[in-house]
Amino acid sequence: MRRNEDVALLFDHIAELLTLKNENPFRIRAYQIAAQKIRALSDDIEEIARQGRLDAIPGVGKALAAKIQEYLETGRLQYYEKLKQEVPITAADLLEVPGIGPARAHVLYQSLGITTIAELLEAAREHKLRDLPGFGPKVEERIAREAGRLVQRTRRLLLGVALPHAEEVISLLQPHPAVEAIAPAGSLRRMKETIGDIDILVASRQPDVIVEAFANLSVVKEVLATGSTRSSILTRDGLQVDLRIVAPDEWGSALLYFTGSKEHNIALRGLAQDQGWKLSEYGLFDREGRRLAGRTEEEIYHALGLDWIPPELREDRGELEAARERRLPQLVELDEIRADLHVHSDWSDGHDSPQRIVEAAVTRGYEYIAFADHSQSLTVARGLSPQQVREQHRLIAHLNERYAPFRILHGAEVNILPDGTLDYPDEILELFDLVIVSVHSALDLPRDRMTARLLRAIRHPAADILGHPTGRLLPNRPPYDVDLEQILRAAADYRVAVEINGQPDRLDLDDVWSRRAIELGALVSTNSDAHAVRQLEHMRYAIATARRGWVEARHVVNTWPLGTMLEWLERRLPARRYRRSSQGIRN
DNA sequence: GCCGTTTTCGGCCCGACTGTTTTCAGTCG
Repeated sequence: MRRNEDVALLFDHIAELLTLKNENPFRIRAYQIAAQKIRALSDDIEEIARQGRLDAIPGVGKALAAKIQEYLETGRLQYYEKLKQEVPITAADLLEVPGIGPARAHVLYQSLGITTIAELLEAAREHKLRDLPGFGPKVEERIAREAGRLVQRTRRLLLGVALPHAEEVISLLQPHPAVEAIAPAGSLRRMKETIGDIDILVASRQPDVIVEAFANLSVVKEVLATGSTRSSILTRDGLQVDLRIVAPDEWGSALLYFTGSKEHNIALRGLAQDQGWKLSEYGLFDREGRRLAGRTEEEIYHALGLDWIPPELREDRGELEAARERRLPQLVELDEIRADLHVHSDWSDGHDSPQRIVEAAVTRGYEYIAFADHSQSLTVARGLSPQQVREQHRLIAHLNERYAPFRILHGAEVNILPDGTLDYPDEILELFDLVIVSVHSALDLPRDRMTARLLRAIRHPAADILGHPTGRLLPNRPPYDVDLEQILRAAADYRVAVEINGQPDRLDLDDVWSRRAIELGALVSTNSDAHAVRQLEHMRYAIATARRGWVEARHVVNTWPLGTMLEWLERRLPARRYRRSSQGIRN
């Protein structure tokens, strides 16, 4: 799996360099499409190359197949090396500046030798741009402004930050009598892990009234821009929200269009085109210009011979083919979740008492829960000593009497030590009903040692769930170096579930690896990793990530009824079965 | 550079907007 991403990245870079050379845009697109298709492959590209089937990959023809072959065999690509000498790869940054596309970037590099945003900013301020072909005073001014903003750019928002804000704005605007429909759009509706802009779409016959109402919402700090059917505001929390208003008749086509992804839309338009039809944000039209669909998304998908595709899947990663063949996944839903298996209490680094957490879990409609406080070596998080574990065990038995039939499982988030052993002796590990094994230290081990470390932990008979399997923290801490493919295979073999952790800065596994996990037959567990009652809410982000990974309820252990869960927990530790009968728990 | 019940050339997603132009190219979403 690892080289797939290398090849995809190589093609993305080639596309950027060709863009800067102002090459044929369709040739550039060919590289971009190939990169995307290679990313979406579930098979190892090296294996495909060995079988001589590279040109069977959609978007890869003879020329690209040869380039992939050369790159895989030699680790280099002559064509790319040559391109890099013609145009420095840093110049690709210029394309990020709004107002600069292929043509202007090319002119900037060719005539002024500009290759960085800093150089661009300087040149704009010295008025060196206005006389270039295709530029003028207005463009120069805009570039200076946008480049300046980019230099001190605010990062993309985490889904867990953007979504609550969007929902607040929507809840304020929704009751307005002129609003006929309202929904988030863009990457937010697709539930991507990070969001560029918060986009909200409204259907209304009175756009001017909506624009006015939007500007006067209580959360608005500043109106940034306004027009007849659109408006941008800055909220008191400093987030930008863009609103667009469309006619109710065009709601479906507009929602489809503004939800994206761009790649999904392009593919969809291709399907329309195959019929001689035309799809735009205004609707689906036949060759005489008659409107075939547009009021709802369902109408449009159906007219194109497709099942309606949930927004989380709209990335052109095979969802269109699946929709045509009526084999879209039945994506897991939040209300199918019966338990949260990863919750911290104030015994370790959580903020709330076990009682409060249990009551909140009952309120959320869960049937059971597992506490997963930290283990002894994680002193910064007040990890529990063996003595405390025994005390907690007694407390949980007591809570189970009090809250029956709600069931509290005594779990733990046990550190995987650098050598792959677990952070408690076996007699303590056997006390737990459920054990999450996680890495919290020595994150920079070399790949082979990190892989061996995780494999050893998975093989331990007490291990039930591999917690946040890659250790990444958005946006700054990358995943640790590990052969995840091998880890997921082992997890499938030992029936250890891999976690989809719902903390907004983790979402770990991510969508792509979640999909790979279920392809390999692994079970997953969606968890909040809550450190306070309020954060039980993070389950929704775990579910969103799972859905983006094509995960169905049958893959998710915490959709299971308690009885099934207990059977699974007993699979390698019969001691747990003994405990179930001694506590008089029935299914 | 890819692709093909409009197959080996001539297409390749669509429409709006802006500013630079003198009829339209470039950019964006």
